[in-house]
Amino acid sequence: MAFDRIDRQILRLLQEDGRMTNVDLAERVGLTAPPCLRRVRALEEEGAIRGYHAALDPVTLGYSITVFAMVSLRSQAESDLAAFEEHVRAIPEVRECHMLNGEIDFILKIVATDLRAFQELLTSRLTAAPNVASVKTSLTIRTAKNDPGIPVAG
Amino acid sequence: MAFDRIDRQILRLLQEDGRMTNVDLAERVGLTAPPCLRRVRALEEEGAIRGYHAALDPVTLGYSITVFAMVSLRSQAESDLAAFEEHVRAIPEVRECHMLNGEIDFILKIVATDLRAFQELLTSRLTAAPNVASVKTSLTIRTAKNDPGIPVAG
DNA sequence: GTTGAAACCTCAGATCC
DNA sequence: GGATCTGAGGTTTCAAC
Repeated sequence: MAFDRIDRQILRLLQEDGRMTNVDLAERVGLTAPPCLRRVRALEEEGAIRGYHAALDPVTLGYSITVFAMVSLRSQAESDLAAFEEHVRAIPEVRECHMLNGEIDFILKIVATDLRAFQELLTSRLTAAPNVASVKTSLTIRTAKNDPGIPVAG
Repeated sequence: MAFDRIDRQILRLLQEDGRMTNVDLAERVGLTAPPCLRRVRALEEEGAIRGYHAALDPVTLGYSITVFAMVSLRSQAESDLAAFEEHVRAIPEVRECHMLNGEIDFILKIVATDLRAFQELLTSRLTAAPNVASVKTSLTIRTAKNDPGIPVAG
C-alpha cells in the first residue's frame, strides 16, 4: 500500500469535504473522472477510507455536555479489560473508549444532554459497572480544536 | 429549531453514511426526493449538519500513535489560555484541544507517525510552549470504541 | 497497468401543483 | 409533501498509451 501524491491529495480533499463530487475531485487532482473514481474505490477497499459521516453539531441537537472520564479497574486481566470495553461499547453516550498506559486504564469521551443526564449515566452505568475501581471526570469548558481525522500532506 | 422524527432519521442516516444519495435517503425516511433534499439543506443551513468528512484510517496512513496529553498552565488568565489554544491550533498533529475544569487545564488528542516523532513534538512544541507548567502524556494501547458524532434517536 | 473518451443511466436541483 | 423535467454527475465499457 504505497500512496502517491494524487492518492494523498484525494484523501486530504475527501477528509475536508466528504461529499465533493467525483468530477470536482478529479479536476482538483488533475485527472479525469474515471481514473479518479477508481482510485477512490481502491482507497475504500484497502481500508484507507473507512467511511463517510455527516458531522452533526452536538449543541444544536441538545448535547450540551462533553466529559472526559478517566477510569481505573480493579483487575487488569485481559478478560476484565475486554468486559469493560464491551460494557461501555453498549452505552451510546460513550463515544470513545481508549485503553491507556500508566496509572489510569481507560479514557472515555462522553456526551450528554445536560448535567443531570450525565450524573445519572455516571452513577448508574459507569461507576456501578463491574470491576470499576475509580472514575475521575472532567467537564469540557470549551473546545478550541476538534478536527476529526489525521494530518494528510499533499 | 424543532426536529421531527423524519429530521432525526435523516441526521442519523447521514451520520452513519455521509455519501448516501438523496433518493436512497428519501426512500429510507419515507419521503420523495425533493422534500427530503429540502430538509437536508435546511439542516445544513441551521447548522445541525456542520459538514461531511471521509474517515481515514490512521494506521493505514502511517499514524500508528495516538496520545492523550493533559496540560496545565502556569497562568489561567484568559489571554494566556487563548494564547495556548492558538499555539496548539497550529500544530497539525494536535487534533483536539479541550479546556477542562479541575486540576488540569487542557486535554489534547495527538496523533503521530511513531514514538520518535511524538517525542520530538512533545519536547520541542508542547512542553516548550509559553506558559506550560506540566504535560502528562498517556499512550493509547488500543481503542475499543471511536464513534464520531453523537447519539441520534429515530 | 493506468489513463482517457464515449455512452449510458441515475441523481440533483428547479419548477409547479 | 409530491410530480415532472432538465442538466449534471456517477459508472461502465473500451480503446490507447
